[in-house]
Amino acid sequence: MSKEIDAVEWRSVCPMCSALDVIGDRWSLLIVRDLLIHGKRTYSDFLAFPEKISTNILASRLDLLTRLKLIERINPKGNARNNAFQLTESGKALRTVLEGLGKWAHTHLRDFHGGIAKIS
Amino acid sequence: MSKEIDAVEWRSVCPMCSALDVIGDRWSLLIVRDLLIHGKRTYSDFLAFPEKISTNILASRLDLLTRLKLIERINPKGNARNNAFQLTESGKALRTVLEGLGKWAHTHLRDFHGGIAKIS
DNA sequence: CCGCATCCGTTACGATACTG
DNA sequence: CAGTATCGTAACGGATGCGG
Repeated sequence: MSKEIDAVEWRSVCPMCSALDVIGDRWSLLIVRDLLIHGKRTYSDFLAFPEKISTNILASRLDLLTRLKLIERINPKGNARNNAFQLTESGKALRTVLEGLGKWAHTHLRDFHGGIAKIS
Repeated sequence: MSKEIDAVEWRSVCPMCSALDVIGDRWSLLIVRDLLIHGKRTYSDFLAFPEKISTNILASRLDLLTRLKLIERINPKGNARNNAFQLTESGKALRTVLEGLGKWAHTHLRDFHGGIAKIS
């Protein structure tokens, strides 16, 4: 049976809010982060996150990010096995935002976080 | 009975991930957005969001953001009534991130969003 | 094995009613 | 006005199954 996942529901016309409608969750940007660092990643690469994403969440995020064209399969027609994902131009455009977030956390979350690491 | 809200649970030592542990949800950054624009806002100002945040979510976010020192009450010892919030330095430091997010959405989410508006 | 989908218990969210 | 209590719903998270 074909999976039918609903479209994103936009809460308002504010672009910032629309960004949060899409990537305002705890996992989507971590997937983008990994792709920014490594260029391409497979399903099992993502599963090896130190943050331990579960399989159903990963699958749904990959699907959503694909439909929004932030990521894409490297070999769209190929077999799913060992097929990797990479960022589209839209996904790559998140680099400065992600870097800004990381720097912000590194500077301003220090006092609340015992073992915060260097910026990766 | 006194409200006891747990601390943030940090998934990893990655700063970017820690940022998402804190503001990786659909509402926190919208509160920051409003404070960046208006300087200070009351509880009812936030409730007037076009995105329609509900009262319990708003209260819990304001509490969390306060404990993380991203926002603070203007008159900490005063009565709650008509008491407004403003950003701390940590909160203000999110401006560039927020602006980046807005620009990104405006550019890359156009095709998926019927009525996306100008950058506010 | 790898890439998911499914089941299921738990947690977060969201709408609404209510209190000081 | 500024929250809190309640409760139904949706999302999450872990375990497991299953096709290729």
